[in-house]
Amino acid sequence: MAKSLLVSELKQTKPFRLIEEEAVLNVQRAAEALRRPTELLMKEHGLSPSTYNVLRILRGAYPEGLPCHDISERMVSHVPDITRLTDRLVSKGLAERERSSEDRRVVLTRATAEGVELVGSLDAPLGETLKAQLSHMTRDELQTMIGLMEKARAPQSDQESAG
Amino acid sequence: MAKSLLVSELKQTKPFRLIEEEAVLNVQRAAEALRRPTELLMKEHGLSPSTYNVLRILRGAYPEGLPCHDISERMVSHVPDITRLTDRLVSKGLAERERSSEDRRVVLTRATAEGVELVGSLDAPLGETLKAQLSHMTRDELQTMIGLMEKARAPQSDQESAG
DNA sequence: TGCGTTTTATTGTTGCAACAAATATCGTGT
DNA sequence: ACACGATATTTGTTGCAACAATAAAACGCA
Repeated sequence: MAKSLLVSELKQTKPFRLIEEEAVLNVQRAAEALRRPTELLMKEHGLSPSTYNVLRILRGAYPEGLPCHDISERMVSHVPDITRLTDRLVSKGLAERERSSEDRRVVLTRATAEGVELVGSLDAPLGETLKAQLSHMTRDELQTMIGLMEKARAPQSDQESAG
Repeated sequence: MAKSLLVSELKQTKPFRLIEEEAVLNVQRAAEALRRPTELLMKEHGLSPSTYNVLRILRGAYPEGLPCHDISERMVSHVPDITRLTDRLVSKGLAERERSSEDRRVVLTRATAEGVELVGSLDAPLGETLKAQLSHMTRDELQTMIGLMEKARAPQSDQESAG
């Protein structure tokens, strides 16, 4: 078996003692590498990965709005501070807020037409970026990758109760 | 084929249009899930993932020190600001700095005995955490996972030149 | 020796993320 | 109506990350 890529990249003199460690670090590195190009694309349009994610979620509900809690649930990366995230969208005119009349505790955040348009204009370039990024991998490989990633994170809830 | 886990988790009503997107998001989510337990462990000892990573790199060179640039190269996640990262270690007494006599531009950062001891004390619990976290996966699956992650990030350099 | 270029590290600034505490509203039972 | 606990959001604070600008030293070369 060839020497692991990570071991060379990190200039380690010895292989990993635990394959689990090598696996986790590889996922971290891949996540970072895969995130970068998308992040740059978003940045060109004044969005961070988180704000883009929120805006996209809001498009899904458009023209209705969503409470903070629902937005939080749908985020790819869990962030506990939806208020300030949507603040930034509101200040850019990409979203607007309104207190619900049924339950005055909840605040509905709704994309503006401008917000929907912006996120729409990113669909195509984002798709191109993603496809180009993984163009060297077969459909089977991607499918396997997805399956393994799902499995890797699936039992996290067990972890909690065992701690 | 069963409905994708991510689609349910994100409460999406439609499947992903691009398998590449589903793959990238799954890697992001897995990375986050896998990072969490380790992060908590480090935090209990006053370390962030980054400062732990630096300390571990310094242990690899112990009792010698390393220049910032070398530390940066060996980091799992690339951070451009080694100075303030090592600052925190120095202020905790886990590392110390000294200007090189050969090249007075470079600053060697070296772990202290205390630093080496701390990182050593984390080896066992970290290993246990990692093993428990992935205990439901076979060695073959982990090996496949490693291979796919390496492949997924390998051609990132092509991306750059094509941009 | 002196000049310009490159390398190495540090600092300034800004913005974001994490966590905890506080505020407002709702539903329920009395 | 009132008190209580639960829920939804906001705010305060602290620390970290990203990026650009600066400073210091080395190197090459006339």
